[in-house]
Amino acid sequence: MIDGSCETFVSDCQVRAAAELISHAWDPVVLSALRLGPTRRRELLTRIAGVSDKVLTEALRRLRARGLVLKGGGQAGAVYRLSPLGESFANGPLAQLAQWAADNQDKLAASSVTS
Amino acid sequence: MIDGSCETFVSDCQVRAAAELISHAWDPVVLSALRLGPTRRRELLTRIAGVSDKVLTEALRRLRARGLVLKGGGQAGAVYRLSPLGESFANGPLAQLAQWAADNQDKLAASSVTS
DNA sequence: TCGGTCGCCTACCGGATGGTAGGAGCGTCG
DNA sequence: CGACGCTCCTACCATCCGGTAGGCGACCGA
Repeated sequence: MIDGSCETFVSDCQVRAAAELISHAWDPVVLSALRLGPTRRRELLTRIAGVSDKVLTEALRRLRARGLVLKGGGQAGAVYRLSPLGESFANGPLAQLAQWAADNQDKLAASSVTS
Repeated sequence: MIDGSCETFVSDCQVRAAAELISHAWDPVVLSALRLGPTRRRELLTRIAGVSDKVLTEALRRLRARGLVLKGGGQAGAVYRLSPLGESFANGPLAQLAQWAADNQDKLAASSVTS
């Protein structure tokens, strides 16, 4: 990913921008967890199985930097919630992506790579 | 990402499965490039700006292993094209993701992270 | 006041990912 | 036949991501 050159073909730039939104594997999981409503950080740690303290912190930082997640409360009772932008992403493309994965998960593992 | 435990909340598993589909940043770009029709490997290298030989090979291998991309031709004139599964992914969730990124790209970079 | 919990940060390490360079095998064209 | 192009593989290396461990300050209930 050298630069943002988009002269190659239509929508290349959009695809790359979209890819960057979710290239960090934990970000969509965190976003999905936040769809249930404003959540305290501690609650996220238990709700998202297998996530570590550091990874959650970094995911939240990234999502906040992109304006997808808002933070309320100070040091003690920090509460995270989706911004309007984050909601439109989580309920739109992300939900459809998850839906597609759910509908086609049986066809994915099959792979045979004949040739 | 320790294992596939899905007991935490609804659609967690789907979100993670979807995340794995696109966690490799180049895969969606390659898929998007293949939406234009069957393409020779050499053509992909020039069409996708900034991709290296090795990365394209690995992306194509992953996509083939998941059944999203099919390969025609042998050593010399290899031609890659989307499988029906790959088409349904590229024209569905992936296209919507790119569309969302295009619609909201002006709101994304703004970030301020006040608190 | 004193633990205990919580948010957040740092340092380190192993594995994965991506870039570069070089080469082997195969086909095509002069 | 010989040169060239294309596919694909193998190193090697830089960088990044995620996991673990430990620590600091803030808050809260006893």
